Amino acid sequence: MNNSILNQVSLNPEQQEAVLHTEGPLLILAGAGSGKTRVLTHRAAYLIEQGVNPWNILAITFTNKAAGEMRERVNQIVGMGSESVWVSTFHSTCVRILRRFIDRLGFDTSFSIYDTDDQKSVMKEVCKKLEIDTKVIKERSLLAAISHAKDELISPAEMELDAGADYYKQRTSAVYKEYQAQLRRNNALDFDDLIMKTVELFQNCPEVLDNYQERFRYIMVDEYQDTNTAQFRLVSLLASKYRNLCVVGDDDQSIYKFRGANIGNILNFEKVFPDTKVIKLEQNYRSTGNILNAANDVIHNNAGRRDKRLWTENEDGAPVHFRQFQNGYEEAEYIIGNIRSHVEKGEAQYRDHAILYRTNAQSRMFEEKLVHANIPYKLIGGVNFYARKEIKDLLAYLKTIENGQDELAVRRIINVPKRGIGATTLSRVGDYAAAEGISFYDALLNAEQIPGIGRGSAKVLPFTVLIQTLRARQEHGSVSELLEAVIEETGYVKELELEDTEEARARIENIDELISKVRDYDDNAEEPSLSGFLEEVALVADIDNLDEESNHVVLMTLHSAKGLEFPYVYMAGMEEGLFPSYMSIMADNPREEIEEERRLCYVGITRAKKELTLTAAKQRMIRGEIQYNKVSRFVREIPEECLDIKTETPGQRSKEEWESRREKRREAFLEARRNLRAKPFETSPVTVTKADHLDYGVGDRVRHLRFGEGTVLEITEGRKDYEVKVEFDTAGVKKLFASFAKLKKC
DNA sequence: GGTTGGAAACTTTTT
DNA sequence: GTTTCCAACC
Repeated sequence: MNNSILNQVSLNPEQQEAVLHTEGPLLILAGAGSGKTRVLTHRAAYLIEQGVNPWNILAITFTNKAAGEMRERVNQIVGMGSESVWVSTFHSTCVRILRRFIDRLGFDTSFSIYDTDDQKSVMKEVCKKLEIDTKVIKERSLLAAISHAKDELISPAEMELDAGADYYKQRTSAVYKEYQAQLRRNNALDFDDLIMKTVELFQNCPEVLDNYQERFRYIMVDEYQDTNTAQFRLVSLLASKYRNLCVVGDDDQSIYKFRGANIGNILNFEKVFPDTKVIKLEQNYRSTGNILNAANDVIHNNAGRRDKRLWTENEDGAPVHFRQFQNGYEEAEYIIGNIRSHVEKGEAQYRDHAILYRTNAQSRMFEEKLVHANIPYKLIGGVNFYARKEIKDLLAYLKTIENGQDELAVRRIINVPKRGIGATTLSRVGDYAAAEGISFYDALLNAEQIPGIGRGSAKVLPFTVLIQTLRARQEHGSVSELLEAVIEETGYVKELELEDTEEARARIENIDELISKVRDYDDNAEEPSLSGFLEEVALVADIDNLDEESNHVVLMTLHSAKGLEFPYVYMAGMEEGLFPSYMSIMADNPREEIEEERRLCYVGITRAKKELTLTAAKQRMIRGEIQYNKVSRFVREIPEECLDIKTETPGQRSKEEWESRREKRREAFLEARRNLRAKPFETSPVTVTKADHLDYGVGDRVRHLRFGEGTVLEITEGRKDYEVKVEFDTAGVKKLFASFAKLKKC
């Protein structure tokens, strides 16, 4: 074992033990900052070193970002063969499996994936059909009930059985049943279905399960504390043959109960797998002593947890700061000023700072101040790029081309741009489709035969012709060519250009952004395909776009911050009613809910490496109303000896001054949002940075992260970027954008 | 069939 | 304070 991977790196005894324990179930209880990713990646490397085929290793994470990072690190340590290790999220893994085998469950393999908006639209239909007054029972709560059922692998039939005589439950199960029927008709799955259907597939088709059990002989699951029952079942099924299941988690960082995470999965792991080896990683390498003490003392107030206490060899560092302000405005001003002074003094860069808050709504004030101070920032969360109207419209065209059964997509675009097709025509078509037992789109193809449609059929024809033409085009050609054809043929952008408003221009810029995303996909995906692109789009989270390289302050919710670390962390809005949230205090089971909030607080505190600042405001505007909040209980749970407390005195300002500031703030915010709209992935300088020169030329040998080595055939200088044509030794000839491809001369 | 203005609802967190 | 929805108009 002399040349072993183990001798090349320094791992502490527990970490080493975890790496070495390759056979049988393994539970790693990894405290915050204890180097769990390091353990996982080295474990993968060690497995391969021991002769395990990389192809037989599966590593599951929760976000694409985490998967990407793990992939990169495994590549670094392992080198050859590392690309066959399957590193992916739960959802992507399931999609890949379902794309191959879902026909066995009666779906078509070109199924669509519905996002929250789509789910809502379906639910609206369902409620209309079942005559449910959505003012009495909200779509949202029905969807929540269904989602929860799916997390627990409860089918509509089971829910119905369980309902007994309870009218409300009966109603819910009827809605669930109809909702599933509609999804089925659209050949669509929602997020939760992705997991549940895969479990169903494995349970119904032993040969498919066996296939994947053979493939994934070694399984690792990251952030195990956040798995729900369905995900647990999925993993158990896969691991049941070889039993080489390694899960890593921290019960103190379980913050997704609302999304169905079952903390029992981690607390009872040893009961389900009796011969489990348990390893605790309690040494923290991330934070200062003071920060760690604060975290330890806060979390100690929770009752339902495995006992542990993180320790560190790091210095105590600065005390944790607590600042209370008159209002949210002064709070933001202080934080931004603090960040600026760090940067001006040369102590840190913008990207070393993160502002964390409980709710997305709190981001606004910080955005205003950051724009005003001309500080680059990146906002994570809020409205997803792919949820914007213009993007959803164009994607609906692509979905229609890919999956003609997706009625939601067809309905969305049939009259966009305007084709004079209205509600009457649509409902006739819908009736006809139902009567004939065919899909909505197939009914459109037979428009002239539909009774009572009149002139409508003439208006439908150009639409179906368009789709058929585009479908024919899809057969050969890239996804970007297809998207450009859609834009061209529909005149979507042309129409926006004619509008000539600020908003329309922003939309066009978003569409440009979409085009470059598609090109990037065409260039970098292993096997680019329309369904592959749609899937990537459906499964991205905003956090996946956080790029550590670019230099900006990061704004996000405490939830999004899990798994990240920053030298300077600000936790804003440390107030009773905000954090812990009003909802948790008022819940039926406040103790449990507040414990979850406390875990969230623990996650926030442990993100900080060097300095942690907590802030609160005495009065805060919430939904247009001023609230007066007490300081959060979590602040008081931090030991005094590592806390430095200051209450800022209110600044003396006249009423007029406030009024004029208000105006300025409004303007600043509107501008910020314009910028955000224009460049959804980066608020500051530019989206694509065209290098002023490339350090390779035609004929040079270059290396690409995924495609390996190759020879440069051609370099074309474009408006925004260089386009490089490379002949790869193994992957063939590819056209790549220089800024995306990050080619290295070798 | 499309546009517009005013009322209602909304905020906990997300793959 | 902001977004979404729907009714009344064109």
